[in-house]
Amino acid sequence: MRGRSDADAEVPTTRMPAAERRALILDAARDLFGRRGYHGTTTDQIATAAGISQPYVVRMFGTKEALFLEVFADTMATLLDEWRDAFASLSPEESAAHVIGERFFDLAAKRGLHTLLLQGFVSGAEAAIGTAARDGFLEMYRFLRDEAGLQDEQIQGLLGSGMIFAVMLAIDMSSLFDQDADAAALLRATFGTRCGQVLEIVRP
Amino acid sequence: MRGRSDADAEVPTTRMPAAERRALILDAARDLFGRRGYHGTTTDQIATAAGISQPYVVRMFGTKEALFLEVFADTMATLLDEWRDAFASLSPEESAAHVIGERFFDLAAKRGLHTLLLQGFVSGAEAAIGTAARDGFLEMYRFLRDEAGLQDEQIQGLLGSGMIFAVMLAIDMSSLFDQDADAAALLRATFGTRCGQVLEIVRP
DNA sequence: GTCTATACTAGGATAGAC
DNA sequence: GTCTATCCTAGTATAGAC
Repeated sequence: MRGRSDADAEVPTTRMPAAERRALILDAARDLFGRRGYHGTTTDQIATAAGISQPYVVRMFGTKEALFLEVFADTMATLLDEWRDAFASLSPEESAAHVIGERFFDLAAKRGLHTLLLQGFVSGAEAAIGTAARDGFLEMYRFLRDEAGLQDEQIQGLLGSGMIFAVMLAIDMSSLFDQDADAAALLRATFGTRCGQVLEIVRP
Repeated sequence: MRGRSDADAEVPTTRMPAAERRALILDAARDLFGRRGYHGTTTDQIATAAGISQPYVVRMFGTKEALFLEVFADTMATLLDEWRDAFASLSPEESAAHVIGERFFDLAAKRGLHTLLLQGFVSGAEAAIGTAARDGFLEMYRFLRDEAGLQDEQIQGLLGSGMIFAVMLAIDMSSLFDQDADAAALLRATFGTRCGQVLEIVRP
């Protein structure tokens, strides 16, 4: 036993380096913004999730909007990194479109990624977010077209199933999986062979 | 000339039958909710757009949520009606999937339809909206599968391009059409042969 | 690095008049 | 059928202490 009582062990408010705290906030923010959207999420919810006080969140990022923009940029960067990685480690007998699509689904493990991007897209009415959303979408498009060398049809297919995937997560269709046969069929069609895995990740 | 001064002509606050006013509010709400989302839209903005006072909006629908739910149900019903109509008037040499897809794009004329539905989908964290969103999505799926007799692949294709379409509207990608060649290419790929038409509708 | 206290505004909803 | 006045809560942001 050291000098402090063991109650200290789980005291939530621990001091930590700014960078680490920042990452914690960004994580919480991605999850919450992803679920409730930009306007539907409060800085206080994020603060609580990150284990700090509301003013400190604002202090670190300036404004809620700035925080959202950082989360969005961050998340888009993660997606593109993953895609680049998937494409780079492509074996000759695999199709680029397929591998990129699979990697997109795998990212369900990164909670909130898909829905956060979607929330960014539908918050385009906020001027700054709109700009980021258009830029981000164009980045995805350019990657698929120029770096991965896909045809427009493949791109549409990829983006399309990605969007459906994100919407399924956003509306929590998985919650109906074993109560509604149509929902199950739809989920199987959307998630494909990955259905089992995705359900496990999504329904804790 | 009748008894009243001609200034009356454009007085915004005219008495009108409840049903008519209701329709006016629903229209304004669809447009605004579609652009700014459920949380991002105020009952006051809707009231102003509909030419009445904020309390009266609440009076008519009870709560903002009830209003949103009504708009969502309404909009989903419109879509399904249009799809049924398109499918019913299908000529033998046309593909059902194609005609249904085209009808979906044509609905751009009904301002806010696509984005409103999308906003409903991403607001699934609100319990009541989530339920409506899942139900609505399943209705679409059942129509396409059971009534229109489409295969899962066709359904995914249709829903996918529909989602991309909606996202393009939500992020206002059209605003970059003649400033950014990539944006233009992306829009052409998304809107297909309808590109010109859609742009005219979307950019006033 | 992080908190408490607090200022201030926005926004949904209610009461009651006309 | 529609308004004005108003209540009340929630939520972002700031000031300043520790």
